[in-house]
Amino acid sequence: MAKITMHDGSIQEVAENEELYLSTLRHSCSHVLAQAVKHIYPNAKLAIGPSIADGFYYDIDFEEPISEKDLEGIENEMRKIVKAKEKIEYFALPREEAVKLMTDLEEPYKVELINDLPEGELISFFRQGDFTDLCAGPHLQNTGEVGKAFKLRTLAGAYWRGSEKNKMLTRIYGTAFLSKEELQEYLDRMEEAKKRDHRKIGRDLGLFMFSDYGPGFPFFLPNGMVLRNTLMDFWRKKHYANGYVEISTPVILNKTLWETSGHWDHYSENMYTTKIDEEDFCIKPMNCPGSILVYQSEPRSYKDLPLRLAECGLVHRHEKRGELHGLMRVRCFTQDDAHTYITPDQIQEEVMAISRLINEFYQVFGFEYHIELSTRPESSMGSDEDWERAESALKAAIEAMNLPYVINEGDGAFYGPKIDFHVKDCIGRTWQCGTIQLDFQLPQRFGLEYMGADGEKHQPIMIHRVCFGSVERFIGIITEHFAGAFPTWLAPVQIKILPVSDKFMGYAEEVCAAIQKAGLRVKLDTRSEKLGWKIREAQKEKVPYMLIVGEKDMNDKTVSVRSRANGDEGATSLESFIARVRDEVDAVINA
RNA sequence: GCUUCCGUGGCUCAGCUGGUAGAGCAACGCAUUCGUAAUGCGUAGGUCGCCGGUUCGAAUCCGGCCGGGAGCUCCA
Repeated sequence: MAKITMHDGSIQEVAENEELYLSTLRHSCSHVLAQAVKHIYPNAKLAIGPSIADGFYYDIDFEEPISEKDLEGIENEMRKIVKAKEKIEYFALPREEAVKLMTDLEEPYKVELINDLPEGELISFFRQGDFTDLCAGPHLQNTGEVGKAFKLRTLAGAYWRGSEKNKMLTRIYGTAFLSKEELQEYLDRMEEAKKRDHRKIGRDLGLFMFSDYGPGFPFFLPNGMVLRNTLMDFWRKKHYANGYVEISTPVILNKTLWETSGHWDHYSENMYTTKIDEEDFCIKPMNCPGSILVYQSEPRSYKDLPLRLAECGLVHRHEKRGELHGLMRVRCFTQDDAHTYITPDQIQEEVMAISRLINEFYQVFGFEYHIELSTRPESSMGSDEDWERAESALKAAIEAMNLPYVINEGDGAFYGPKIDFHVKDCIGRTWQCGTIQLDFQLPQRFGLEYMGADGEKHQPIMIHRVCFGSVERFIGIITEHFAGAFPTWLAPVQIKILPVSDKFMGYAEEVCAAIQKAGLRVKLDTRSEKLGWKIREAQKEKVPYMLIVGEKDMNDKTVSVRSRANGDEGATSLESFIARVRDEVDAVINA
């Protein structure tokens, strides 16, 4: 057991394997960091330094810019402080004295923090040697307990109190563990994540590229296109089977449409515009107005509802340069969108049907996921009653399905509340993909209506929803999830034929033709390389199956299978191999 | 957009304090005809992101722009 000092100065015993102990260690580490910084840069102004998921950081306002090279010096100073085993002491002061202390120490950010703390309570501080910091703890008993397994990792900018309007401070990130082994394990994991980076795999496997002529605008290469089309074929099949019809609407439409929809008021900063014959047009950032025009193209009856209009539409959004990131954040992407038009009493059933469809999608990729419900944001349109109605309808649907969820207050779209689906990839990161958004506003703005059974006109409710979210981003996510080793049904090349030598090229060609005829994606390695080399390359290309054909195979009319997963599997007849792979693929796409 | 770092042949990188560029892999050619993760030899390939400045001279120093990375903010 180890001792830690809590917010009120009390001492608590915790086991060293407890989460609380590790986070306390990291927190104390951030103070050692701050102390080291003050030793080297006495005029640096401290902001805040919490512990985080995998380490700690401290936001500091430096007079002179510092660079990553300076981290080494700071880290050395930290090690001195740890070695000194300074006692970490708790004390608390009334507000006025707390403000005076931090004013005397010339820490303006700390003064601001104190002034924002609730009235009446004593303000807690921790002191270690020559360093005193405003802090809620908890902390270790002395700086020696921080140990040796910490490392400063990187330098970054961060806004004071997280607001773009405030000054940017320098954030120093570090990570700390209980043992050097765990630290090394962590660093290795980081290295592994880097290897999975979809930008690297995308280039290595020829999936996609970017050009300086269009930052943030992705190009799909032949292999990436196979992946993408396979994904979309699957998507279409599922949607057609679930009562969706598909439409396609223009990328450029008159600005007045976007004024009616409200996008111009709420979203124009992100919209690309163009002039045609002196009139203003917008490049669509969303598909909904187009869908609405299709809805309006003919009179609708309650018998037509739910009307499910799907559109894999290419949208363009002007994202700020620094926000671009491979396929994960781009300036033009395809939403696997659908807008369903329903009567008010169909909300729950339709939301549940969509949730089931989304669930089906994620299971295919082996994604776990969780749900978040987002409520009315500050900048939004519509009446309180409509929002109230929409939010409770979504809640009712989630609860009826018994799905656990968390609520994000004020995180909804400007036209309505939403449910977001966050998938978890195989190294534990989560990504928002699917979303279901209820919308009373657009039907009202566009005056949508349907003829009810009562012979009266009624206003439909609109649901915006996606399964993949952005097709581009989803491809990025699955690329990292599978580390480029896509399951057979998705792999750009499913089978690669490797002749042992040129002498067997004729037979290899026969095998290749037969596989192609069976509708599988096959490639023949025609180079005069040694077998080991061909295998090495095919393995690097992450091809699920390699077929080695040599003299034995030619004589026996067999193929020698080497799978990505199991290695050498021995010889088998061509027919049975084809049947096996066909079954494997069909199991997914015909499910 | 903000902070910071970076930009050398297709890829990964070397090039110290300024004297007009190198390596490995890939590519191409020749030889090799090979049974489960690297056969040998050879050839070609770069106005060192772009523009301007300092200098007798710049990949190297300075400024601007473009592009990229890590964060922040924003977000699918």
